[in-house]
Amino acid sequence: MTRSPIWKAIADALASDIAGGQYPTGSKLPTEADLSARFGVNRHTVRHALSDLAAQGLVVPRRGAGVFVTAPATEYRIGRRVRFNQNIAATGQVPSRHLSRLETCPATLPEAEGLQVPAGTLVHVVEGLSLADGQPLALFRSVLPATRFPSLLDDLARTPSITAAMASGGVADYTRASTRLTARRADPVQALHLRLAEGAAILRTVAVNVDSAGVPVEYGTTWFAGDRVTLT
Amino acid sequence: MTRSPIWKAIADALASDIAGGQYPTGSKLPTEADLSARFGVNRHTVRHALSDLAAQGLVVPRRGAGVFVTAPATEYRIGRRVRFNQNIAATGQVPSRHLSRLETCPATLPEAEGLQVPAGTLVHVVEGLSLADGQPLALFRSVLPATRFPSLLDDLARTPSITAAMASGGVADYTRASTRLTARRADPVQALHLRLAEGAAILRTVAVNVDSAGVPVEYGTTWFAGDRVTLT
DNA sequence: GCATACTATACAACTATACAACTTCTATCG
DNA sequence: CGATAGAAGTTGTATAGTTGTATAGTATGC
Repeated sequence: MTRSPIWKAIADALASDIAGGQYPTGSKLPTEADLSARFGVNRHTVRHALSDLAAQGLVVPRRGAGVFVTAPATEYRIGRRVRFNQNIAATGQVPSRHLSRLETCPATLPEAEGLQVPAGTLVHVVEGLSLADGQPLALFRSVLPATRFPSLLDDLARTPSITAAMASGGVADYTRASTRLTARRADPVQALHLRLAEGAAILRTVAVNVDSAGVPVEYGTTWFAGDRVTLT
Repeated sequence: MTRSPIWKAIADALASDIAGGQYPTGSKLPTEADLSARFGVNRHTVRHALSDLAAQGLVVPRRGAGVFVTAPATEYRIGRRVRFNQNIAATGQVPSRHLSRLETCPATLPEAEGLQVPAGTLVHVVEGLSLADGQPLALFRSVLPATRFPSLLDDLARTPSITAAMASGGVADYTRASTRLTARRADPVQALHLRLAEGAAILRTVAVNVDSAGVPVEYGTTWFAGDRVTLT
């Protein structure tokens, strides 16, 4: 009679280790091979325990890298405000950003249409990850005309705030001219960045921001992790 | 097994970037290190994706230099009256030429046969590279009888057009008398010049051009980058 | 017999790190 | 001014480690 299967006992032991601070948030657990040696069981039994912890949201495995302790999942409310940092800070969370792509290249057709420039015009492409309390919240992709913001990439290399970089480019204020909102399924790369399961639901917003004269200055797309945010 | 491996998703993303014109033909992709940061994966995973693109013929890597986008297939007509510049210009691309060898030396046996002159007759040997929109398209080697075109090398030193040089030598018009077409694999030197992967497919044409009286005036060999042209 | 829990083995996919080979740029020297 | 040497940057290759998945086998209890 297996009232308490071995894998469940192992999962409980690891969970209490995590709760006790033995494995802090963000740290890597011992490898499956190490754990199977420590508990004297087969690797698959350890994997069963780990997948249970992953289902609880306590850990996140990354193939080839290891199993990592996650921050406790909380929901973030995103409101009407246009500025991401203000939005998060207003809820008492610590916002941060990580830029993964800074390039200047010809605009694609939809980008050119959104910015109302000829196709193939040089634009800055900025991609990155927005986090709240270190937890990935959203992927973003921002496209801006290169001629209007000559030093944008340099500015962004110093501080990853698009608003600040646009301000130093002479656009002190901008407003959202249009927004489209659709639900999608995460592709493998997005899932990797947002630490979601492949195919998980994500919310995509496509927005065009204009300066005070009504001229488009930014074509932005944002993908939110669907189960971590509530848009209001 | 994951339905869509990460490397495949990355390859697709880059391929669509190339197709969308974000990375134009001949341009250099971001470095593998940059791409691995952008996609949040290890460099080897990016390399896997890039090697997939290279197998498709979309990009060509050059050690120490970068990964370059290759030209889309350009159509090349082969007929009795073939002029390289006209052919390329007809497709809307800008033709250019680069000569790498201008010499006068005794004819080899096949050359002498092709030109119907005694073996060892002095001939001009012209070798070089043909480009379309700056992208290497073909290597060529042209052999012409020296006695018939005394000033050919001087003319070519000024303008790299064989047709023009032959015209100033008194041959206003010429037509193709025979063509042989074979498929080869690029050797390292050819691959370097044509910016192909070593061993890539190469189309070799061997042609004999004759003047209006039917006398052979040029024995030409051309090696086309197999995946950049479609011969019709 | 049959389902459950665990074991055993193998391979695929991705990560991490290091170094070799090659290109490109730059500064220095003559 | 030109040539050379060196540094920095980029792709190529090798090795080892880690998680993901598939298949098959062995007890055990019902």
